[in-house]
Parts: sequence; structure tokens; C-alpha cells
Amino acid sequence: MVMKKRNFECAPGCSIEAALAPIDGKWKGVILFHLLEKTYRFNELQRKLNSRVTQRMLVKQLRELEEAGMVERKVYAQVPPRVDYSLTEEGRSLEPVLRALWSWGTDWMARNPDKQAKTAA
Amino acid sequence: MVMKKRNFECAPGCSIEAALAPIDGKWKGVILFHLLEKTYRFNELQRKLNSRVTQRMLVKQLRELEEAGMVERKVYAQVPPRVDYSLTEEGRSLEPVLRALWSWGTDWMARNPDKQAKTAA
DNA sequence: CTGAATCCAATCGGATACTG
DNA sequence: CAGTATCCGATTGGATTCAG
Repeated sequence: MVMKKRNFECAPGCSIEAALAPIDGKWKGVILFHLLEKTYRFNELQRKLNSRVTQRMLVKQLRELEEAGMVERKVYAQVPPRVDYSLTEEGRSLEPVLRALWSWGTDWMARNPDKQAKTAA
Repeated sequence: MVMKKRNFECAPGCSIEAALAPIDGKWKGVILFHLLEKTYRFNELQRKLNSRVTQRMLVKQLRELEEAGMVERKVYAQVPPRVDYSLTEEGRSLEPVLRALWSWGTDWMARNPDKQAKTAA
């Protein structure tokens, strides 16, 4: 996605856009999905994403999710630092959406085993 | 969303990304949702989107959806031209996802009547 | 370990004008 | 009606380096 700031602006009545907003961005959907399972630290998340995401992007996406109220960021005053990311209640409310996405994606991948080799090699 | 070409490339096992691909783009989700209801002509769709989308973008999104196999484009040899857009079976399989999105978006808008004024004025 | 800062190419997406 | 063509600012997202 990609828009001026899609901070949930939305034409009156356009629920789809509102729902798309928080999961828009290259990694947000996946991040939210993983957080559904448990709280993660920064680089646990990065590993979960198969390290295909750069720090810069992961930080950015997490910040946006935080700002949107979907994710909570808890910083521990330690050295070395530790930051936990977890879903807020709001974020957790996305569960049905994320499950629907996961389900469709799983089926789709089963139907199209060819179109996703790229990273498999 | 927004990526090099996210042609459904996806890390092995990442269903979420696969599912996000077809609905990524500023208007795709909404377009698909509308097509769920019925077949639409080009500018019927544009009106459905409250004319907030430019021709250029609508064309582009539709082309991508077509290429992804989600939407079928039927051209009638007429003057003036007529082009019908409808969901393919593949596209229709997204229905549960779209409904989940719609549902969440509707709830969200009810919870946050403030954050969506922008276009309402 | 969890970032922030900088640089940069590519893409996105709007505005506008034109066409069969 | 359903596009195409062009221009252009804004955003995306990767790579790399630095820091507390």
C-alpha cells in the first residue's frame, strides 16, 4: 500500500479501507499474524520474517502499528536493551481477519505450488 | 503495500503474504469487495469508489487484478465502448477474507467515529 | 540488542490532457 | 465510455553506517 498517510482516512462507509489500513505495508500483516501467537522481541520478529526484512523497515512498520494502536511496545531498561512487542486488544481484534488471510493464503499456495518458488531456492 | 512487484513471491510457508498480495494496492480490496456483489463497468466502479480514484489508478489496479487472475475483463465491441469487470472463481474465493475485512472495518468505524471524518466533510 | 541516520533507486499515485 | 500518455511530487524500501 501506499498512500499519503492512510491514517485510517476513509470515505464514509468504506469499511474495507479502514480494515486494510492497519495491515497495509509490506510486513504488517505478517507481523500481526506472528504476534497473534505470542509476544516477540525485536530480533525474534526479524528472524520470524526469515530475515528478509531490514531493521529499518521492521522498526518502521512496528512504529506505525504502534501508532495505530495495534501493537504495544514495551522497553526494558537493560543493557543490552530488550524490547517486547505484543498485540493490544485492538490488534487482537484483527484475529478473524488474519486467520481468514492465512487460510486463503494457505489454500492458494496449495493450489499454486509453482508461483512461489522464488525464495524457496 | 508496495513492493518490487509482489507477484505473489513469498517465503515458503508465508500464507499471509500470499493472501495480502492480491488485495495490496490502494484500491484493490475495495474493488474486489464491490465485485463480490455484481459485475461492474469501468465507470460504475469509479463511481462506487466515490470518484476518489483517478482513471489511471483504477485502470492500473484492475489490470493487476486481472493479471493476478482475480478479475475478468470483458470487452464489448461497441461504440461507445463497454467493458465489464467481474470476479473470476479465484477472485471469488477471496470472499471470506473480504467479508472479514468488511466486518472488522465496520466495527472499527463504529468504535472510532472520530478518526474518519476527513472525506466526510 | 535495538535502534537512528543517511543515501538512493524505484515505485506509487495524483493531475492533466488527449483519443478511438 | 474507457482508456492512454506525460509530468511530477511523495513514499517506499533496501543498503550501509553509526550509537547507546
